[in-house]
Amino acid sequence: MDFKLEATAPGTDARAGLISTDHGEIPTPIFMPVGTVGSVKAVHQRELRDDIDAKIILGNTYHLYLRPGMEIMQKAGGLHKFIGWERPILTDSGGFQVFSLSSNRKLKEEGAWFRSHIDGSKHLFTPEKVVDIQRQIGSDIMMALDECPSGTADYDYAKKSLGLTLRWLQRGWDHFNATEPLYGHRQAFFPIVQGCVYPDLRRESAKFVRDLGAEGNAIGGLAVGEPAEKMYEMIEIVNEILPQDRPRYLMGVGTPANILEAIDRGVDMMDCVMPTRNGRNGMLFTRHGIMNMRNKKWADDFSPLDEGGAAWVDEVYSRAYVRHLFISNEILAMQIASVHNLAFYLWLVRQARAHILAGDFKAWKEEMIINVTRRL
RNA sequence: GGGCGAAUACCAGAGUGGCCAAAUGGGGCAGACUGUAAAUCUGCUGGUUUAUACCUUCGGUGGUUCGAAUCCAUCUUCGCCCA
Repeated sequence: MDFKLEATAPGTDARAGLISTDHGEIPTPIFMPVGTVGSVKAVHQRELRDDIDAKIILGNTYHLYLRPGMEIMQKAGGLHKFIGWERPILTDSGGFQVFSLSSNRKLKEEGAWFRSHIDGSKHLFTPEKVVDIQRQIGSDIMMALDECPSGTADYDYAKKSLGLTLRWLQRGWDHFNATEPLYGHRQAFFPIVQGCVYPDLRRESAKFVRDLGAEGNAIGGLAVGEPAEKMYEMIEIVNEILPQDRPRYLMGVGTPANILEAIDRGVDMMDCVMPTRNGRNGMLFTRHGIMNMRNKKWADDFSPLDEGGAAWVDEVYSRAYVRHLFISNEILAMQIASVHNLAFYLWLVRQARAHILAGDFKAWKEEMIINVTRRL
């Protein structure tokens, strides 16, 4: 993987760059749709490629390891071939599941013990094993195993947790360097900055991550219950330390406004389930604001879903029809909403990139944030 | 013409003397969702309201009772059966 920094917007830390992988190039800043189990829910690969123009998507180590399992994954020749996706893939390590499945796991120095949410069976995820699994998956970018504490964790817990994460990062990094890709294409390994909302822990963590010297670096443990302002503050602190010449990936973020603020602070890559999950639940993000498609106000609004929007579904389907589909619990509602939201998110980062290159990102961002946070 | 059964909130449907403004499901209205155990979850859904409060309500009317959606009489409507 290579990264070329192309421009920084005046008055901000916003950057435009280009990541190159063996599965293609990724202009940054970029938003990455989440496809946890090898599927961006409700979206065909063709829509993802041609309509949404996703440059890279996510998969998840924990989920793919449990099902279909690594035997099938290797027989398939890796995740790209298995799911029919030729562009880059990034896999999360299962670190987030340490957080989201906290009632089903136990943390030890050696790693994280999970009880499968599918059948209750026990599994141990170590920093090394998670690298091995991601070798078997064949993702272009693999993530280190970390502990992602809640945004409300107290200082003592955060400090202790960070200690464990740093030891895990070192082990994961060492194991990554001691192993080889299985399918003939290059793989990168991103360590993850933690430290909750505590500046000194974030700095310590960022320095440790910087000194590993990986091809890219991630910021984790944000948007997990802390106020958005705290998140922005932590991003600023961390990005002062993380190297300029490597991409920075803010994990799991976020709303359109979060994304613009993160880009403004020097973040290059982001992912979030929000466009797909909230889309399936009836929420549409647009350039003009947020629409809850179940609301009655759309019942007789026969205007296009989002006139002039980034997706073909925006012109073809009316608001009244999409509301009807949601109220009727039709699968098509979720498909339309997912395509729309993802197309909007990708449009948003393309616009951000264009304005960074044009030099007027700051003004554009301020105006766009007002627009995208409005409730329609 | 005779017999039997049924009528409950927007719909369906429990309840068969007090703990009933009335279960449950659907529908309706709104909210939540941030490295996906999520096509999920939460709240509200007779009125006035701060309310564990009061008022109105279970086909109509009239009774019995301290007290009725629940018991009795009668009427209306619907369904089924027999002629």
